[in-house]
Amino acid sequence: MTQEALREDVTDECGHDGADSSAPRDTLVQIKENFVDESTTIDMAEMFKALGDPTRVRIIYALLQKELCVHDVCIVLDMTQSAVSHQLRYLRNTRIVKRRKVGKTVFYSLDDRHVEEIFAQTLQHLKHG
Amino acid sequence: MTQEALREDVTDECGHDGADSSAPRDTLVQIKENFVDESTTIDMAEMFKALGDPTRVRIIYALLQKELCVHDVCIVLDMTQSAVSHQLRYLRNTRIVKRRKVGKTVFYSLDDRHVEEIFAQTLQHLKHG
DNA sequence: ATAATATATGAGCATGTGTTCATGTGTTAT
DNA sequence: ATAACACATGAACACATGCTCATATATTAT
Repeated sequence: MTQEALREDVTDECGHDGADSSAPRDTLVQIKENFVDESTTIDMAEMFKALGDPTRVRIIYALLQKELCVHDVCIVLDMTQSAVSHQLRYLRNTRIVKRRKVGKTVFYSLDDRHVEEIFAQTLQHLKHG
Repeated sequence: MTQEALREDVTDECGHDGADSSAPRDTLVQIKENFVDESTTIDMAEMFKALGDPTRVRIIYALLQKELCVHDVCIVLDMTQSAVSHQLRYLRNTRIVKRRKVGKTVFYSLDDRHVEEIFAQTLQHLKHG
């Protein structure tokens, strides 16, 4: 995040004269430049989207307690094997869970220590509200 | 999050004795009961869903740096006023941002200190991957 | 070999989401 | 009063999402 003075031009696509913007133009430009790169922004949104479903939240809560095979997740959540498998694939593609195969059963567990922290922070947010 | 001692029968992991699940039944029941209540699960998912969109992530990044009026958010994100207003309402309903009215302009800012922490954690998750 | 078990996956469908467009509401200026 | 400005919002549309159903793959048992 560079903090230098930037004098780039801001396109006034809004058709306004620019005087009605409450913050000075340079400030807005700087806010724009302080963004993380766009790919990271998209990655963050995809990460949150992966956590943004009740079924997946419940799966993560279960796996926070113990590594589980697919069948056991089905029992804990009381859902069909297909539905659970689809969601586990989603979480796997997002690198939130990992799998370990033993014979014909596949065990799933959390792939990231940060998820627990994120959950804790979010619970605090909900309490405060 | 309570990490109760889940001591149960010795795990006959992948013990495919022709029975249903690999983990003992009582363990699964306990995992089920250790869940936060369902309404909280849903609230968490809704919170993450609110963060799970690139536009809303960018809005939050902007507001992390400075309180902004709607028009300025439009400039920073290069989006229409309607699209921005819709997303701001979404974030307001989720208690992620709050507004402050001054004359005819409305200033938005983050309503929660935890959001910054959640973002930091998520960024770390993405780096590690 | 066949059968049984455990998981994965593509197709289809109902529902949800994010944007645009048009319009509404509230405030300030003339 | 009228006009301009800043923001909010409902409708509509294209697209995404989460489930079910049927089926495929992989491993183990007989």
